[in-house]
Amino acid sequence: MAVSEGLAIGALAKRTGLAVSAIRYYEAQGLIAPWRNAGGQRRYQRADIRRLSFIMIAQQFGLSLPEIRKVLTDLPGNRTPTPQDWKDISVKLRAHLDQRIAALTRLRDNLDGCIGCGCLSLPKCALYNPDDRAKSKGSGPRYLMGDAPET
Amino acid sequence: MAVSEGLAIGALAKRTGLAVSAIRYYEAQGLIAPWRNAGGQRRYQRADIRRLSFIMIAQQFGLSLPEIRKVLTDLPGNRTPTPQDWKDISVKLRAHLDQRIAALTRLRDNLDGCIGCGCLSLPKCALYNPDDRAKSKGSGPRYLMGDAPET
DNA sequence: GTAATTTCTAAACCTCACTTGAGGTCAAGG
DNA sequence: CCTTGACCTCAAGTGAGGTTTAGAAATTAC
Repeated sequence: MAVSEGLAIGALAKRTGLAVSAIRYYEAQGLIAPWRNAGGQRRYQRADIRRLSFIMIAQQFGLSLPEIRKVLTDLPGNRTPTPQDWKDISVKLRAHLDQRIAALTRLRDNLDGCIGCGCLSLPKCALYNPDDRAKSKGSGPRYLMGDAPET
Repeated sequence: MAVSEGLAIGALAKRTGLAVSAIRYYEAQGLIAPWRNAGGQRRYQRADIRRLSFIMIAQQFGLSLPEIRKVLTDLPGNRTPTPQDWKDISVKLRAHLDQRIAALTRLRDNLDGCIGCGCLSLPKCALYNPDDRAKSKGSGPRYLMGDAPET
C-alpha cells in the first residue's frame, strides 16, 4: 500500500462528517473532482478535506452550491487553494455574512417599531422589504404587500 | 349585494400581493380557513388580510409554514387574533430573530478569528457549530467536522 | 481463498413552498 | 342568454440539496 494513493470516499466522509452520498452529489455539482483508481473507485487528496469543510462552512454562511462552486472555480487555474486563497475567500464570505446580519437586524428593528407603536397593522408598518425575499428563493413572484388599494 | 359577503380569493390576493395559488396552498397547509359561498367559492374575512400579511412576515423571519401554523393555532380557541395577540406573537418572533442574528454574529466572529490567525485550517478553527445546521434541515445526519483523527 | 465491507451507477424519492396545467364551474355585464 | 373572467379540483412540475435503493464489482480482513 503506497503512502499516497489518496483517500477513499468513505474515509473522506468520516473525516468531514458528510454523508458519502453528499460527497458524490457535490462531485456531480462540480464542487470537487476526485480521480479514479484502477478499479474505478474515487480517490481524494488530503486537501479535499479542507475543500469540503469549506463547502460546509460556506453553506452555513448562506451560499448556495452554485455560488460556492463559483468561488472555488474562480481560483486561478482552479488550483487547490493556497493559504492566501483561503484568506481571500474568507474575506468575501465575511462581506456576505455582514449583509445578512444587517438585513436581519433591519427586519428586527422594523418589527420593534410595530410592537412599539401597537398599530396592530403589521402590513402597514415598515416591513416593506421585498429585497431579501425576492432574491432568496428562486421561483415565482413573491413581493411583500405594498399596494393595498384604497380599502 | 350584502355588505359582508366576504372577499373572493382574487381580491384577497390583490390586497396581500400573494398569488391565488399560494393562498389556496396555505389553506391546504391549515394556515387559513375560508368559508364557502353557495357556489362553492372561497370567501374570506377582512381579518384574513392581516393573517396573510403575518404569514409573509413570519416567513421573512425564517419560520417554516408548519411553525407559523403552530403559532397561529396556539391562539386560544384559534380565534382571529386580537391586537394584543399580534403583539404577543411579535415578541416571540423577535426572540426567534434575535437568536438567528446571534448565531450569524457568532459565525462571523469565528471566521474573523480564522482570517486573523491565518491558520488556513478553517476546519480546525472555531467553526464547530453543529446546532444551527443540524436542526435547520430535517433529514440526514450532518454534523460539522469536529473529529478529524490524528492526521 | 473466502467473507465482509466498500464502492460503483442510475434512477427514484424526499421536503419546502409553491406554480402550472387540464378540464370544468360560477358570477356578472350587456 | 351568452360571453368573459374569475373560480374550482386534482395532479404534476420546479429547484435546492440532498438520501435511498438495488444489483454488481472492487477492496480489505482473516
